[in-house]
Amino acid sequence: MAAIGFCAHDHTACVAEMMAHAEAHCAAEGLNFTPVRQRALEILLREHRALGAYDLLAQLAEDGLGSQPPVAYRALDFLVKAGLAHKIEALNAYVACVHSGAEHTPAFLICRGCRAVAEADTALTSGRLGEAAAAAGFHIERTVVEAQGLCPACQGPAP
Amino acid sequence: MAAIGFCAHDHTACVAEMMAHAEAHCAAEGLNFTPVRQRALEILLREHRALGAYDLLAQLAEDGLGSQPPVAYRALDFLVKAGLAHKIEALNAYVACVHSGAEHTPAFLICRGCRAVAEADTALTSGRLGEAAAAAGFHIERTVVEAQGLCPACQGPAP
DNA sequence: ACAGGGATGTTATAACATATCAATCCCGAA
DNA sequence: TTCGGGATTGATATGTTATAACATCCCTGT
Ligand SMILES: [Zn+2]
Ligand SMILES: [Zn+2]
Ligand SMILES: [Zn+2]
Ligand SMILES: [Zn+2]
Repeated sequence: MAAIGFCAHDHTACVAEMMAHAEAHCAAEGLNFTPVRQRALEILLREHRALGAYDLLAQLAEDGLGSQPPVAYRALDFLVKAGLAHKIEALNAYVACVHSGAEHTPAFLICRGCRAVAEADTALTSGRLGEAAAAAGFHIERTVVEAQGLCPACQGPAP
Repeated sequence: MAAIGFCAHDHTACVAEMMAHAEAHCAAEGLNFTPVRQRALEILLREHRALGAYDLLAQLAEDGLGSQPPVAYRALDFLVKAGLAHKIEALNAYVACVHSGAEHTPAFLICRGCRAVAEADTALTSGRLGEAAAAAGFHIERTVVEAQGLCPACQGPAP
């Protein structure tokens, strides 16, 4: 399981690889991976952290790529629908996906200190909850699994 | 597992019982279960549905119990901290707890049709995710597990 | 009476998100 | 070429959710 975001890694390569995957994915799906959308994904990828829509917007604005909220929300909407990013409901914030467009139902470990986000998969978790849902006749379409706490880096310094 | 909220039940008794439990719980814990807080819980209990803070506020206002946002948020804050209600992060809304103050980590089944909410327990789910967290050195403090979909009642009528 | 704490009243504002319409661009059909 | 439709972006305004800050009230112990 990937604890990317908490582990040190060659992040420049990490970003480049993710961007390449994203580009390929969009090409394959016939999606229009425009400059604003590319930049938005780059910004999210740059940090393995949850970014608010307005944080993203501020960074886009620095590049002259829009300054009104809809710009950010439209880009995020595209990325989320394309499976290139996820919304962290508990923070009303967004994070780049580390599984490059593959179909999956993510689970997150979210640090309340630095907002770093690690993405795992919920197959089993969702199966568990799935039993309960089936018993109730409930049809699950989407699951949100978010664990909040402290990452290794934030456990030492700040008590 | 309780699929209360999706099953028919004697709801008047259900509310009365929950209110009694809440009162007892607050008394035992030395918590100040004031009229506004009682009314807020009653309003949440009346429906086994997620209510927005401003929906709650509107209903409180009808009873002359406050008309500014902080009134609702303070009541909700109290109820959540006391374990008498939960926040549904995926909806930015709130629901009464059906486990009357007992220590627990809830998981929810949320209908996108009628916003009905069923509350289950997540012990195993959390254990699963717990392994991943442990492997990453992540310390979990709180988990959000929310499955969205359609409840039995909303599956028939609306295709 | 007085101080301190908890609860509430009130005003203002921050933070997150969407509706709506105009302008632009691209591409294929006529 | 010219036209029209679809997708994207620009811009304005507004809606929704949440909190900061400070005043007031009430109770309680000294
Ligand atoms: Zn990286
Ligand atoms: Zn951290
Ligand atoms: Zn009931
Ligand atoms: Zn329903």
